[in-house]
Amino acid sequence: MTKKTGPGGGIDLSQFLPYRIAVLARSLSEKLGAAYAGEGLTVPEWRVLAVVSQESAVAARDVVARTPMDKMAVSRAVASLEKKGLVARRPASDRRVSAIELSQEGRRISRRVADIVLRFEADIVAELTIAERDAFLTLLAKLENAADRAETRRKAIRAAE
Amino acid sequence: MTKKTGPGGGIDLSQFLPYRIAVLARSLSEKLGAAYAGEGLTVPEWRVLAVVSQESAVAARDVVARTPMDKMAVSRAVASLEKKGLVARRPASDRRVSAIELSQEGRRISRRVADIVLRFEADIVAELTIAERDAFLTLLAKLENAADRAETRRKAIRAAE
DNA sequence: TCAAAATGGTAACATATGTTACCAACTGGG
DNA sequence: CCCAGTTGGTAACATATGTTACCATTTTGA
Repeated sequence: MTKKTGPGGGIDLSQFLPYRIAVLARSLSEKLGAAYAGEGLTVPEWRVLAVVSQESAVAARDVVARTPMDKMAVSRAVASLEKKGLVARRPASDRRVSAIELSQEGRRISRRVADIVLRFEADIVAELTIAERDAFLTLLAKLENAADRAETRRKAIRAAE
Repeated sequence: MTKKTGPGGGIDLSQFLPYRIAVLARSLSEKLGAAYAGEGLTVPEWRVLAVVSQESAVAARDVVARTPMDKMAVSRAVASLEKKGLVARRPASDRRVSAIELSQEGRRISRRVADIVLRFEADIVAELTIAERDAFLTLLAKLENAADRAETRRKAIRAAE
């Protein structure tokens, strides 16, 4: 077992898995953000564009369901995309929701950013073998589930106390 | 090769590696944060504690070097830890820096949080085999390097344009 | 030796994110 | 039908994070 505690009895962050993942995630998202900074999009905005570009017209709640953003984050991203003229909101039959769809310009930007980020990813993934990439994705999924279960267990324990 | 583009020509986030990593990272950090929320620490504060508890006395710049926080983030975290009485700052020979060290209470909290987060990690890692865990850590390191190289290349290309 | 550059840190701002509470529109059981 | 509960979304706040500029020190090198 790898050493995780140091002289002071503390924890060695560099050996700590959630921390390592957080660091990698931040580094990737910074670099990726820099890659498409020229298009003037924030990360939440880009996520909304990505979801909408997949399905032509969606409600905000669908974006919430497909991304790790809460409804407030989505609401803000959509509002600012609308102000930039990249999406439009049309009333739907259920009058609580509006259908979000891409404008021409939105489609254009969305395609360009998709090119950029896919190129970036390809560039990174190129350093892994196919087997490594598959293994990594599998492990990611496993960890997602493991985290959910761990959380559930922790809550159960606290509730029982 | 896995399909990454959908009908609208957009990108399928669920197949996009940096996105998947970002989602996992957020999920882990949320759950982990919840696990030690009772101790009243933020993530940056906990990171500072972790680093300081490893080395008895460090300068803020050391924390910057060992974590993905910039100096402003560290400055704030240290200030608030000091206000809570968990660390103290003592003047050092180089009068630009102060040595940060744990108080008694700081040591206590730090140990408790270390217990909590290590338990959480163990709980998650338990769902992987040793081989899987090692493979994952190796791939993480590989991706970190790959991201750095990709970023360097991208900058070089832009500069040449 | 002493001015220019570098370093450690913080203040003061701007922006982004999370939180709570709320409203308007829908739904489902009596 | 109708009202208690749910759902989609937003406003208005609080907090957190990023940015720029700055000061005091220290280091460097002509």
